[in-house]
Amino acid sequence: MKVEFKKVYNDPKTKARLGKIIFNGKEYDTPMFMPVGTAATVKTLSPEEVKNLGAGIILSNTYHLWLRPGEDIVEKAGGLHKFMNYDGPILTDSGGFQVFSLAKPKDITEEGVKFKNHLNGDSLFLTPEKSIEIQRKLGSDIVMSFDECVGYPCDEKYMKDSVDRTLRWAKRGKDVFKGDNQILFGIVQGGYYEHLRRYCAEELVKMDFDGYSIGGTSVGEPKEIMYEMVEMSTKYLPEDKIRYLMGVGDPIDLIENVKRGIDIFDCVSPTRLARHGHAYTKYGKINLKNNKYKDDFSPIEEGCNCYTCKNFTKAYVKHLINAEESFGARLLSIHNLSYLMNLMSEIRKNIKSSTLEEFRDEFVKNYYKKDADKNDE
RNA sequence: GGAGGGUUAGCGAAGUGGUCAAACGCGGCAGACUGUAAAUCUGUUCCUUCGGGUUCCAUGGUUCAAAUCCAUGACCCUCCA
Repeated sequence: MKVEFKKVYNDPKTKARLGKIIFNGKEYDTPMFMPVGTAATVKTLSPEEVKNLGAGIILSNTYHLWLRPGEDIVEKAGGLHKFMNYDGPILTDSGGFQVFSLAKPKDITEEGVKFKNHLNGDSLFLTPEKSIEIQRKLGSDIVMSFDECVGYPCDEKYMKDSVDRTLRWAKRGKDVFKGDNQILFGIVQGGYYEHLRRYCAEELVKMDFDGYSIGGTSVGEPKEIMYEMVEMSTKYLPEDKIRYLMGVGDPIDLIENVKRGIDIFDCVSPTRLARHGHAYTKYGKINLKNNKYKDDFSPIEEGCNCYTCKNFTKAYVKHLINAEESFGARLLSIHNLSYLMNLMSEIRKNIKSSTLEEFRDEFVKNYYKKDADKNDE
C-alpha cells in the first residue's frame, strides 16, 4: 500500500490546511509532527510508546542506515517496518541533510557527494540514484530526493548553482524511482532568494512529485527569515500535494508554518532536548538540570496527561538526568513528544474553528512569559 | 627506634625560584541544540564594591621575588627493626 494524501479543509483566514494521510487502512490527520528516528528508533522509546503518543509518520535516515546496519540487512529483515516493528508510515530522509552537516563543499560534485564515514573514516560516495536505491531497499513509504541542504547565509551564485544541481539530482532520482509501494518527494531549496525558491519549486512541480518538501531552513537563519523562505516556497506548490517543512519543530515555528500552509514537520528537538534535560512547557522550555528543581515535587507541566507528568515529579526527573540514568531521557522524550503531539492537535482544532491567529497570540504570550509572571496566573 | 615518600582550590592531580590565582580531569553552576557524527558541545567554578584582596598543612627564615629553597612542628603512607 502507498501513502495517500487528501486535503480536506482550507482555513479561510490563513493559508493553513487540514488534511488526511491514509496508510495501511488508517487515517492520520495533518498538520502533523513526525518524530525522528534516525537509526530506525525514536531514541529511548519503543514503537508502541511512539504510537501511543499519537505519532503517525516517523522519520528515519538513509545515510545512517546505509552505514549501519546496511540497507541489505534491513531489506533482508523484510524492510524497515518489520525490522523496527513499526506499522505506521515511515519517511526516510535522503542523506541530503548530511551533505550540510557532514560533507565539505569540495566533496560535492555533479555526480554526487563524497562522505567520510563518521564511524570508521572510510571514504563513501552517495549519489541521487544510490540514495533512492537505498531507500527502496529500506522500504520506507515516503522517499526524499537527494538534495543539497545549504546553510545560511549563502551567496546568490552558489545558491543558484546548488539549486540547479538539486534539480538535476531530483530528476535523476525520479528517473530511477520505481514507486511500486513508495511515494517520492522533491525538495525546494533556494535559500533566502525568492526567485530561486520559485524557480526550484516550479521546476520540481513540472517533474510532478508526489509531495514537496521545503529544505534549507533551520540552518542558522533568524526565525522571520525562515518564515519568509517558507512563504517563498509554498506559494508555488500545488494545493493538493503534501507540503513538508524539513527539520522544523520549535513549538512556535510549528504554529507559524502551519499558518503558511505546511502539512508535516519533523525535528530532532523533542528527543534531543530531552536527552539534554530540557522539557517543553506552556511557559517555554525549562532546563531540569537547573538547581531550582531539586526539590520541586510538582509535575513538569500541571494538567499534562502524559505518562511522565502523571507519574513523576520534576525533582525525580532532574535526579535521573543528573545521575545520567537513561530513564530520565525516556521520561523527557515522552513528555516532549506528547507536548508536540498535543500542540498539533490544538493547532488542528483551531484551524477548524478559524481561531489559529488567536491561538498563536495566546500561545506566544504564555511561551515567553517570564518566571516571575507565572505565579500571577 | 631507623630510612624514605607525601600534604596544592569541593575532590583527584600537575607544577619544584619570577611568565602562578595555580595545567588537566571529575564534581558544581549556567548556556547552546531545529531533515540526529549530538546521553553532545560551550562557558564558568578562592573572595571582591572589579581598584584589588587573600591562597598551595602550620610557623619561622633565605631572597628583589617562594606552592617551589632552608629550619622546626603536625598529620598521612611505605619499608627496616
